Amino acid sequence: MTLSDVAGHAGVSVATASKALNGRAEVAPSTRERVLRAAAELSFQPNALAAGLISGRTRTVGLLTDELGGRFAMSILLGAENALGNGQMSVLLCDARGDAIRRQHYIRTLLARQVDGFIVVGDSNEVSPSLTQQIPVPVVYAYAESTDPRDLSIVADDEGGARLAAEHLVSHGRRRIGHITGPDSYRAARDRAAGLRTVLAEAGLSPAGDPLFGEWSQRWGRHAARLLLAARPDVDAIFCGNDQVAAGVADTLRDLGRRIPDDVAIVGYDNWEFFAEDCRPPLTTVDLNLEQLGATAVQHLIAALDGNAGVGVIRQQGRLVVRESTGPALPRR
Amino acid sequence: MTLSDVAGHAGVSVATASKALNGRAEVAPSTRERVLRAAAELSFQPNALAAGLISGRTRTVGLLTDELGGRFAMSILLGAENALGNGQMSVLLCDARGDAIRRQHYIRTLLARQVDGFIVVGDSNEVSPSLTQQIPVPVVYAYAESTDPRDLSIVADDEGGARLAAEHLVSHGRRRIGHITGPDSYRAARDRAAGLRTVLAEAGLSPAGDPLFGEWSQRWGRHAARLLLAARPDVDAIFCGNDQVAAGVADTLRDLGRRIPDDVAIVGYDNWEFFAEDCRPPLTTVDLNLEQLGATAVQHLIAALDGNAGVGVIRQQGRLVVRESTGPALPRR
DNA sequence: GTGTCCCACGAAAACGGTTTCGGCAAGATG
DNA sequence: CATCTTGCCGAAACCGTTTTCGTGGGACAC
Repeated sequence: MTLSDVAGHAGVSVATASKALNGRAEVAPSTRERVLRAAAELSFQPNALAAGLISGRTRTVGLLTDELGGRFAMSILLGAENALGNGQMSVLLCDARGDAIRRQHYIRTLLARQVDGFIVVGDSNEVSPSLTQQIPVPVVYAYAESTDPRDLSIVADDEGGARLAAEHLVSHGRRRIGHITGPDSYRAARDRAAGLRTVLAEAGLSPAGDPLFGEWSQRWGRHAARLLLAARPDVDAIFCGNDQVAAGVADTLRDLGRRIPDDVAIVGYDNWEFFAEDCRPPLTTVDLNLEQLGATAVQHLIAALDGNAGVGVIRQQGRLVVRESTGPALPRR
Repeated sequence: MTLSDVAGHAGVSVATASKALNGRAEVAPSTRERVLRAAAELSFQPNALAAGLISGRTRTVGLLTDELGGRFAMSILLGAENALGNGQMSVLLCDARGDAIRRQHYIRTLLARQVDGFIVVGDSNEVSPSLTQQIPVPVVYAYAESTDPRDLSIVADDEGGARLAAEHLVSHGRRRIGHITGPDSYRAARDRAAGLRTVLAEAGLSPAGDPLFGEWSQRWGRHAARLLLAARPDVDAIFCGNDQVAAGVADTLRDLGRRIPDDVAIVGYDNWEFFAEDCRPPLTTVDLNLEQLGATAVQHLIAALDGNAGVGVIRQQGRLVVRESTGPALPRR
């Protein structure tokens, strides 16, 4: 099932067969047709390896992740895989599991396989060490920001997403807005808090208490909601750092007899549909657009392969998904 | 950075360099050392493509999935990727998204890339059409059962997992056990119901009502729990078809003032930790061992590559994870 | 009829490795 | 000293494809 078989079957040389199959101009239409027919009859599979070996492009990229099992890598991978497939490229997947030795090993492996480029997927939108010096092919960082500003990083715009959420609450007449979120060791938590703060300042509102930093769990949401309600019983909206926290907050509000959204509106973050849609009531939340982020990373990688490498940090915008937990706008009082 | 560079630098022929780097016997230790040193100095990366091209093994397998975004594919992928990495192999990832045309396209692509074998990952442990005729290399089906009994399929043992759960409840003194689960169009739902039925029959118990088939959601769990409690107020345990349903059931029980596990014990299924651990109380549940399933698939694929192809259906056992929702054994009455 | 041009095609080189095979030298054996 | 064995090494073939370049012939103009 090699090219010479096809050539023999079609009565031409391998050179001609190669040109015919690759759509090059210097071959007569009748001959081309004969070759194509022969290839079809023999169900010939061109050997992409040899092709890549010669032309230098394997049409393969390595995707290096730290925590594939996490919540976010999956969606990015999905978007990237799709975008690559559309560009007739394939993805070699490697999960370093946060282990530097594994990462080194995988970088070597992927380079040995002659990948055309790398996508390094982070797990928390944080700053992460640049690997570019060790890698002689283009690299794009996704959901992570490389320490080296000469690298290209695509990150989620947490601050912008938080502004979407906050503006939604403010425009719906909420005035006393609390914030319950994850650990302040996470940049995502800090950025989201900052986005909220900015919007409140612009609207001339003061936040209902300091942001409550804790952990990214339903349990913390339940606990923190009690704290917040005790300190600020008049709170009329809670912006939560993610959907799990929001689900916990909703639990507590229900337990304490507050109606959602009538008394208190809730906004989550991440649009993790299992939580957001199944929450009581379904959560208004911010979608990170991670699939799009993966696709964007691929686009820029392909551009880099063509010699148009980008530089700096690109922020992928989020998208507000409105469900019932914020309800209609309150009447002006 | 090619082999001839290394050879030149070491003052030997490419042939000798090749043998030295590949650890073949017919090269003097001193020469080998010289070559290795040269390779290190030039930081030579052997070109795995050319190697594969010649020896016929690319040490790459294609992983074809239908629904990568789903709950289950991820874990299987994780286990498979890890097992392949340990065997110095890499995985090319393709997500057909349930589209037959995409699937065909990806099969062609993967074959063109000369993968050594395929792992076809299903999304629901169901029977799924055999692709083996179109694929001239070994294929293993994971979390799906091929229609062709001559293929090798690795599936989750849903009936066995349900037995684990049911035996746990029975041995803890529960006697009136209800079942709320997903659509009966899912084999997983039917198998799990069957496992429960078997155990109850063996223990001489009759089920608390017919299994309630619905959907795999928290919402359905909440609704069905009301139905079940209305029909069988004396129920003392509910085995749920998955953890989302269980979380919904727990919601309703709490709303109706039943204590978990004192009045009613709950067992879930899937060990989806976000739900199971964050539930009130944390859920006893059955872990599908999907990572192990992925690893098992890889093992069998590697065996098939060595000419020891297996046949038939292998059931991957589940594992009971005991948390608080089933509590200690009830005192005998 | 002759000269020119262009087009289709094929021979051959290249790519980066592995593998086969032959040769050479050193040591063992008679 | 002659012969045989053994161990190392390199020349060359090979893999399947692309690409370059040369060639032959047909078409067209004059």
